Amino acid sequence: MRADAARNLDAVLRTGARLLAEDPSTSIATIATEAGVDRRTVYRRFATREALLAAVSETKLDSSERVLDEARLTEAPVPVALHRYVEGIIPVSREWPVDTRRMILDHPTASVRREKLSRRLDVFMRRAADEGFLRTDLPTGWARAVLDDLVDSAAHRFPDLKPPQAADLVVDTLLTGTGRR
Amino acid sequence: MRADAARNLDAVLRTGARLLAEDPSTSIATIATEAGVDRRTVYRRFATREALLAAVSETKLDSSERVLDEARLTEAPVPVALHRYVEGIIPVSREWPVDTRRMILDHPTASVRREKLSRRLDVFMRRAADEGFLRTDLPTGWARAVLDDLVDSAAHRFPDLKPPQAADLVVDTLLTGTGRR
DNA sequence: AGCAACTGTCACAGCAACGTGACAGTTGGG
DNA sequence: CCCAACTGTCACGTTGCTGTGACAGTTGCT
Repeated sequence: MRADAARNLDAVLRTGARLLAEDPSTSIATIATEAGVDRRTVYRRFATREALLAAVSETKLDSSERVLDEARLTEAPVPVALHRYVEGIIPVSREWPVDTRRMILDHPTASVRREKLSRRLDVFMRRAADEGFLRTDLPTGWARAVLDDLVDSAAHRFPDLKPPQAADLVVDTLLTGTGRR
Repeated sequence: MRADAARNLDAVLRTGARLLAEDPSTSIATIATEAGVDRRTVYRRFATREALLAAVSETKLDSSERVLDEARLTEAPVPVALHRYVEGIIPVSREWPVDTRRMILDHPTASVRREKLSRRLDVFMRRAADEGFLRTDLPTGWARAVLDDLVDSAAHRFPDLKPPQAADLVVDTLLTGTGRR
């Protein structure tokens, strides 16, 4: 692929992610224009609208997978892995603000990838519980749900927080809450 | 308004809220069919698609307002008001799962109502902080964001939790987190 | 410099949803 | 029971988005 083509492709994917996050029904034409590219160029790369959505999702999944790998969720000590995961996933969530769940409802391979990532986090949270870092009197999956929420809030409702500070905040809140003791 | 008309209107609003939450671009025809009503009937009540979205939002705002009133956020003791708010807002969030923020982006009056509700909660959270129930070393608005997230998760990711139990869980998590101490 | 890759543009057909008009038929409530 | 309110249906024009064909022009790369 030629350099300019790669640049355009990247612009389309990023712009698409941004606009589709704001409005999931954004037209291809709008995305193309905003990306500084003709509508036709998008269609040359992506046969259909679905293909574009899938490509955006897959790109986000690529980044997410890398973060999970580098966090070493199964080997590193729980607090270290947790902190590293959050610090890594927050920029990903900001660069690719789309909800991959809705985006690829009927796209088998991408959905499977998404599921696998989710499972890895579930396993990690179970390990955290087993090793005594989490309360055991809460519903299964609750801590995981809270983690997802905190990451999302830190990423998008507090866009000025740098990833390391955001990670501190998320981990601290997850473990000890926001109440004064 | 005749009784059957009221029933139909209610069905359209509720069905609309449900389908639009799943897919914000659901067509009027789909909503009508699913509500057991002809497409034309919807158009008789709502001049435009926007009007329907606005009506759904306003209905949700009505319920939310009632919950805020009954929680007595400015008078009742903080823990009582907080618990009562969460217990009341969870059924509302389940019955009207739409995101009013996205739904009424350019609808002045509804947006203003939404803002006012949000402010009331902000004020309450500030009181909670002033009275020593919340940590003061966290970014402004963080506890509020966490509260919103927890309510949302309890309402939709744990649909089997009864409102009182959900409220216990949310308040407990908000104040003391999910970590073992 | 020159080839291959890439892009912009005019044009077109198809489709799905929106919103409206008119009218006959049904249903609720006094 | 009967009027008024309400609904379903056939039909229609409009709009905006999707996806494609062909072709001339530009740009990266060797």
